[in-house]
Amino acid sequence: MNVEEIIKTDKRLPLPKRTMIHFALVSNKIREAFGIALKPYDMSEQQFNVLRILRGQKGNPANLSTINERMVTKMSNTTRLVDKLINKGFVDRMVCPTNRRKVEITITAKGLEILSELDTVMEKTENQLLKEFNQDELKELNQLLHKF
Amino acid sequence: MNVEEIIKTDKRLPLPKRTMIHFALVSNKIREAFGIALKPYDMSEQQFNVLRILRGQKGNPANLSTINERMVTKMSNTTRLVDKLINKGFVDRMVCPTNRRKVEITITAKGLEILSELDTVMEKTENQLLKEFNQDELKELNQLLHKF
DNA sequence: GATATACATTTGTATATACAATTGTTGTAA
DNA sequence: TTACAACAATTGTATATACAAATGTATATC
Repeated sequence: MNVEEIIKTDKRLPLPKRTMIHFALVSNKIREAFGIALKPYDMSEQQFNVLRILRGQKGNPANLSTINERMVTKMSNTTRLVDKLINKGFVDRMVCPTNRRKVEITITAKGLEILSELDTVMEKTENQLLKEFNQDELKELNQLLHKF
Repeated sequence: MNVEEIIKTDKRLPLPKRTMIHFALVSNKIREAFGIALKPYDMSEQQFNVLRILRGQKGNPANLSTINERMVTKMSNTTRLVDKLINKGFVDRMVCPTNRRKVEITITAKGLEILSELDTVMEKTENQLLKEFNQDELKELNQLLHKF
């Protein structure tokens, strides 16, 4: 991925600006790759993220606030995101009987099933994106990301 | 920025997955910071990007394809993006006299003016985001990003 | 026990973006 | 010259997301 080539500029970019642009380009590339991987399943990255969170609950139901606080990319509207997963039968929602302010959201068997398929697909995409990196470079990258 | 803390997980994430999540989190942070910086000017990152591209033309008009191919984040609809800039008086659009399929888009004096303000704001944001990095680390980061 | 406050979720609305279809224009080959 | 393919821009439409307001419920305070 060469910055100057992609944005068709011949200028020398100052290093901080170059870093920001570089970052945005890589970020777009990653999002695009995951988007394409998920598309055949009619699933967005956000929806996938919610399913993973619910599986991580290991049977315990989650409420919307919990889901939201664990999401990688926080959405302002988790209700509608969950709605879509319910429509597809991947998730169940129950109003909590003791506290009706809360809802209990759980992943269904069908949800777990699709998720295990998606895991494979996503991991493949991940490996493809990271194929030029060795273990040490990944560590180094994580250390640098930590500085943000 | 600590990954596990932010997404409230206590699991040990495998390094490639951790890298992807880390990346997404940083990317969100950056977008948010630029978004906030631009908000008082009622300007999106995309609109800002278009203005910068037009200034880079140094007086020469650009058409939509050119703008699109130089944008950091490609949009499927540059027409409407430019429309908004026209409404604000930052940009002019003229149908090209020699080839009526094309339009010529130029930045106005008012556009250049706001852009120079924005430059300051954006650079400040950039520096804030990168304040923990020294020159060598930035180079290192760029080298790693190059591997994507 | 009535009232106020905080909280969790839902709903409404505006804007952004992706994708597909359409319009208008040019260049080219029969 | 006409018919057609290629192209640039625009328009239409569906979906995604951000932000604000509304709804319903529980808890605290008097």
